[in-house]
Amino acid sequence: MAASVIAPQNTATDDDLSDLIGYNMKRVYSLLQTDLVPLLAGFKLRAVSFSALSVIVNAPGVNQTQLAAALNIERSNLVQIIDELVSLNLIERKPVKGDRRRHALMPTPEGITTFAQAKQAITDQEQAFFAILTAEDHKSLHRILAQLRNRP
Amino acid sequence: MAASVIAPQNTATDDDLSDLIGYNMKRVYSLLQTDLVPLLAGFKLRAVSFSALSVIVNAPGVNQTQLAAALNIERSNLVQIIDELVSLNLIERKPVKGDRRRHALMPTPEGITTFAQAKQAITDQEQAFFAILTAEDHKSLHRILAQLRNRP
DNA sequence: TATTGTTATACTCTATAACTATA
DNA sequence: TATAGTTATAGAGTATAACAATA
Repeated sequence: MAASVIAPQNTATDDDLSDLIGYNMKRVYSLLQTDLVPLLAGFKLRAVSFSALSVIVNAPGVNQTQLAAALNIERSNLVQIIDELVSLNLIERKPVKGDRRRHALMPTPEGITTFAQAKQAITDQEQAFFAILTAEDHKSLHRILAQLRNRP
Repeated sequence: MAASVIAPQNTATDDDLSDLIGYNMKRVYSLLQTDLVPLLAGFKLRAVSFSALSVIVNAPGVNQTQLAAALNIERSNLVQIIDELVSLNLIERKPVKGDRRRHALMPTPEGITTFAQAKQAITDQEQAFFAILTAEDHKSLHRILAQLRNRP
């Protein structure tokens, strides 16, 4: 059959993909990222460095292997993230008693306050983002995602 | 103050980050991707090429600018995706009547059946993934994500 | 031998600018 | 002048392998 000439299509949507939860989640996550990236940039942080700072503030003395496991990222990729946080004076690498291979990652006072401020800012931004939901749907979304993320 | 030696921390979690819906969503989406990528690889597809195929099957004759807008991706990045689908014989670039700049993207018969099979496989996989939820929570998650993704 | 942190590297995804051909 | 498709390229993000120091 020879190549035919086609009349132009004037509508195109991704409606069929909306049947898939994963696709909807991708699009929503992308919207969230669009807000989050400039917010964290105001603290000179990226999403991944904010996450690392969170773990370090909540578990002072954690080492890089533990941190990589908690965040589900590669140890090798963590090196640069830790370097960033150190150069921002938000954390320090300290020697560990009894094992000279490890670094104990300790938040600085500035790291503790910066983390608190950034987390509050993200929380406020999420409140605004999810304000189109009913209070019940907002809570349900949080609960359901937490349940899925902690699946056995 | 001199650098002190720190006792090792034996626990480290991301519990504090679980307060944030965005972080939970990232982790859940990552789990979904882990399942999706090998599934689509069985069809020689990536997530983005599957998405493009979906729009083309549902709007035959769509051009690349329309498709990029529907998927929220750059036209420039779409070129390779279209090339992939063409080389898999799932779609064709056809001339458009009245505008020689545009390509009408048409699914082949193989493209139509491959899309149907891939979509069914993803749907089945999502059913399994979300089976730990109650039927009501499963529906709520879908509805809430669709609502957020279509926000004004 | 195994573990910790590190380096180097490659691969994917995405964003931007500039080009061509057509309108 | 503007639009559609394309090319080239650069920047993230991420994954893998291999290494030195230490256990």
